[in-house]
Amino acid sequence: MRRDVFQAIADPTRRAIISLIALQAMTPNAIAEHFDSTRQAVSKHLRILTECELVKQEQKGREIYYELEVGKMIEIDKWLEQFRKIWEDRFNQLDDVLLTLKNKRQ
Amino acid sequence: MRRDVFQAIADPTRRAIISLIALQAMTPNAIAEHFDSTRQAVSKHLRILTECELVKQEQKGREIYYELEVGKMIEIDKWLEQFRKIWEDRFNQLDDVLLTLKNKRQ
DNA sequence: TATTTGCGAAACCGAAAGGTTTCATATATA
DNA sequence: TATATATGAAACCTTTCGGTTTCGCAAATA
Repeated sequence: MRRDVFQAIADPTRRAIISLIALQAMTPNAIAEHFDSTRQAVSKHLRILTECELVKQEQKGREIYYELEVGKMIEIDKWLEQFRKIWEDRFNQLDDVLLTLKNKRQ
Repeated sequence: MRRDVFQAIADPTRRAIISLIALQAMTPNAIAEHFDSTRQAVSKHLRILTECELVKQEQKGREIYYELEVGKMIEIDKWLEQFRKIWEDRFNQLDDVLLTLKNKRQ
């Protein structure tokens, strides 16, 4: 069973859960109220999010609060890094072109 | 059939393809040489990437060069924005704590 | 203590994913 | 023109996904 951050954020419900608990830790029941699907379905999503460490649990009596591990999101950011370079290079190249044009004009 | 950037980058092979053609546009055959699976499998991935506009085609005779639409990656970056705020706030809070400690010491 | 509440786990189901093999088609090339 | 090459599409198969219903268990509460 593959279980990484990219697969975790592929599902729109899971992305919504992530955004939701980013604001404050919540119990499965509280989270489920925001969606059409059952608590158990949400529970499954939470299991997946937990497995790839995007979320951590905090037990309080019989309630379990799920909290976002925001640091884990950096993994996605890291992967984007390689492309960020490209799209910045693209701007730099544009700058070069503009500069060349300017110099030629002189 | 859901087809968005997040679903597209969920598959590790697709991520590898993206990284590969980020360097230079390539034909399906050339891409497939980098993987164990068949050309047809790669072709399917390319179709998915094309559908969500992460990739564009450029026909040259009977060859088709696939090129990364690097700008589309910004969508992921945008989604990350909300969390970037949180993890920066966290650093700021840490700064506040350190500042308070420093002031108390004086 | 009996009952309610909050939760995860298991069994099940239809749909989608990712792969392969086979085929059709268009463009090079001998 | 006949053949080789580059490619996408279709049919098919197995595994995974996302959901539900049913169940069991522990903690709160009447």
